[in-house]
Amino acid sequence: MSNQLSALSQLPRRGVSARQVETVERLLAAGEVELREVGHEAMTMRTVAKRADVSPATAYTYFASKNHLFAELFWRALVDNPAPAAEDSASVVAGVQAVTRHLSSFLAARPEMAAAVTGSLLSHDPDVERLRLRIGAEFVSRFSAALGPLADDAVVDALTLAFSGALLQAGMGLSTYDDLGDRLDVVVATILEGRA
Amino acid sequence: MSNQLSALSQLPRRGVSARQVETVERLLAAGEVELREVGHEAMTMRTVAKRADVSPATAYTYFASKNHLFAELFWRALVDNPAPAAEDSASVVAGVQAVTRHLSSFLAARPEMAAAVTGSLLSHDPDVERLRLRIGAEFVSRFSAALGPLADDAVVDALTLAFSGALLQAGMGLSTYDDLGDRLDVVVATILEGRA
DNA sequence: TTCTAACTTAGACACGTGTCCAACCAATTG
DNA sequence: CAATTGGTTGGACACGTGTCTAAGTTAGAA
Repeated sequence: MSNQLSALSQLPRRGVSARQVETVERLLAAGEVELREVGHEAMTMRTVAKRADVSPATAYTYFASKNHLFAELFWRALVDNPAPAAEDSASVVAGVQAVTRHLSSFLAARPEMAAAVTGSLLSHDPDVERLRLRIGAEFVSRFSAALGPLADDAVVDALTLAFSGALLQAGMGLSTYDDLGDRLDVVVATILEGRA
Repeated sequence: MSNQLSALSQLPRRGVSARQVETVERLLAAGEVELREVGHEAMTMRTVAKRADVSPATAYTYFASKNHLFAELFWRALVDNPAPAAEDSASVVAGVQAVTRHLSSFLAARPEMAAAVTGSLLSHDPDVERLRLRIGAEFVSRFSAALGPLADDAVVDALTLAFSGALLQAGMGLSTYDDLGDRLDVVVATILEGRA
């Protein structure tokens, strides 16, 4: 597990040929479709490779594991969907809620991917590790930005934990991804109460 | 996956012979040891069965999956470690913190089991499902009890999500299980601020 | 056009999960 | 003591993961 190049994701990368980029792109696209169509339970690396018209061996050249592929897919989707601008919100609370709402509907729009990544982030693969850190940092940064000068460590931490918890609970099926928005609105208000 | 008796865990159960109980107990004990000694990555159902002096086939008679075994193990450990009595705390905040501290050290005392269960709770096995609901309810009930009359839905929800998030983050390795106690103290205080 | 370095591939492998079933004990029960 | 019932077992099976290697391909350089 994990030793190939696989430093994708900061893709303009020395030593990666156009052909390789093409291959990786095809794999990612295939993974996304597969995830949507058959779900992460049924999807296999072999299926993805086939859909991308690539051999399984090649797929494993670029992705150290299924979890790595999931994480990469999620990371890309996440950066493709940046948070709404903080200035557009009437209050700090509303701004943070805009972030959680945005993330919630982001997840709700791709429940299979969300479920897949939640599990995969628990993997101890070094390739997953890197992405996990980036993803975590991205959440923190969105909350910090929305909080602006109010971005107290404790508050950011509380929000991050609550959001992680929401992700976990939805992954477990205790909440639907669609319910996350409303639920987090209340939680955000509760956490920020008397502060904004 | 999943169709056997396996309604363990409410064990005084009609139709389960003493011999079966003995078998299950041995499997659970073996699972606990195995988890502690080799970790959930390396542990296999076969190893557990061997350690319990039972055939793999028998192990699968009582546990529908590895995840089911993990969940059952965690559930039992959890109920064996009830929350500290609410009356022993000076304030509501302190009471809730006592609960999170207690849970944190509970997890820290068995990090491998904690990591294992976090992953396994994401499984869609019906056998896991039941345990997941029970475990979730147990957390909620501990927080509600500590909050007493202050047990507002939003607050309980915020606490539960934050705790789930802590579990997830520790499972990911973003936090150590040992850090959870301190981290949650701050988060609890933040959530309850101006309320207690 | 031919050489060469980079990329891809088939296919086999070791290993874990979870399923199945016929054979096989072991304790009752008659 | 002999049936019968209920629990256990070996062993094979289908399937997925991830690894490896020797043999293709493909482009671009000479």
